[in-house]
Amino acid sequence: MYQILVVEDSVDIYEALSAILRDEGFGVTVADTQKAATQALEAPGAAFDLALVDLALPDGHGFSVYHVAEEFDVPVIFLSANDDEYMVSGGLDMGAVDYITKPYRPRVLLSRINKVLRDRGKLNAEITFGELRADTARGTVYKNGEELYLSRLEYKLLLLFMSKPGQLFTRDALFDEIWNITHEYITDNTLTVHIKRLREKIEDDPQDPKYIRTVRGMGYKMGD
Amino acid sequence: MYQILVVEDSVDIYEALSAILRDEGFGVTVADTQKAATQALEAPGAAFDLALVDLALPDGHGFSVYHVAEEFDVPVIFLSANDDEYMVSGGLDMGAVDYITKPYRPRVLLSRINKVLRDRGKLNAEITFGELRADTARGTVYKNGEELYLSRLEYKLLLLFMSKPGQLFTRDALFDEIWNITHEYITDNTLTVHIKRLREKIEDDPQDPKYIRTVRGMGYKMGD
DNA sequence: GTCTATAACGACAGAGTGGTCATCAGGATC
DNA sequence: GATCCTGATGACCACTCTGTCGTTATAGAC
Repeated sequence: MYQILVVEDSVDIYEALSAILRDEGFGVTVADTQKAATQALEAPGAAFDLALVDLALPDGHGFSVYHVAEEFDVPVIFLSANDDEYMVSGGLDMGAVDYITKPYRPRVLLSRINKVLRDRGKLNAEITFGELRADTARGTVYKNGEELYLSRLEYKLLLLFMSKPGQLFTRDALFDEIWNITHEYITDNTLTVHIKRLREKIEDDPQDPKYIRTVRGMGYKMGD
Repeated sequence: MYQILVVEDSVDIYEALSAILRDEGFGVTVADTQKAATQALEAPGAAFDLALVDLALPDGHGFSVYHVAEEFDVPVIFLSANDDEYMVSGGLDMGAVDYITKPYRPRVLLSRINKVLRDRGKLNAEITFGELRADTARGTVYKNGEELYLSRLEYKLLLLFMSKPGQLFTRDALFDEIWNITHEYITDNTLTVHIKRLREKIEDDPQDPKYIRTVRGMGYKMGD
């Protein structure tokens, strides 16, 4: 469940917002001052996926909350009654992921929130499939949280499969992608052997693979 | 230079847009119909970084241009006089990166464009530093376009340095990140040797490193 | 310039990696 | 069910990678 921090001082507004967000299945925390927002972000165990920040706060400018959120790698969407273009562009240039001016419609708000959450997944460069998780920013793959020790070639192979789950990769396609040469200078069986080795590291039962499936006469693919 | 495709039928508007964008240093191509837009996107050698698409086109709905742009991996910002919330949220849910309603102010438009271009770099998961380019989606590093053959450990080390250029990494920090254990079970010199080996692969002159700099008594960092 | 702590280097060994072969297993087709 | 073909397997070898040692070079302080 995604956790959203709402920083807004108007009771009417934050109650309306909370209702909308909770209805969508988000977890909501409300902070009505800049100070409360900072505390919420800094609280041990806090893990917000997004902060909605009103620019007009009783104890200061909402921009300053942004800097705290940034430290904790929490993306920020600014809310404001003020649609002055300098404010909007200032907020965006600062690094805010979006900027919504009041009055905002629930549907638009939710769309923008979902977009941020989608993108964030990509930004973090984490690809998951079943029990597997590839952290491409670190070049590490985990299975059930435990690091897998993959060789360079195995890592590339797996990343390719995970990046397009379900997509069929022909043998030739794999040769092109991994060895970036055409098939000729290398034995066909080499790929088969590497698939086998990769399976031994990632599959529960290499004889009955869940992840890398054989498509007889065609190639391989991730999942069904 | 970034290439932007403007899909807009009103002469007044696309001329104004072109002027604004060219002033900012963008390359601009204008298509005044959906058909022209498709042709532009499909043209051999075409490489647009962004498409600004008006929803109201003489030969059809702008949403359909989106699907063509998607094939070529070109992000889309929709433009529309219509700020009906269903249109906005429909466009965003579809996958458009943003949605701007007329009348738009140049400053806001440019901020949103810059944001898209910034994000796109991250989405592509390419980190560059000097002549080095890491394609984290493929797990490959290039120097001047030529692939470097890095070992698993060297890849991780380099990725770490490139992800935070200029940031100092102490020896302990590197041990934590790469070996994720604390320093004790491994010789201090091991890191030094790996740095040396990495330098031999990425530096023009390993004796006078441009990329991985030694900060005596402190650690290492990327660049100055 | 001398001294000292820190980093770099060359070399070594054991483990891991990558490519190949010969052989085996199991779908598919008849 | 016999046959054929594709993919899986185990074994092998050259080569690379990784951690360590002993030694040398060098920056910075005095």
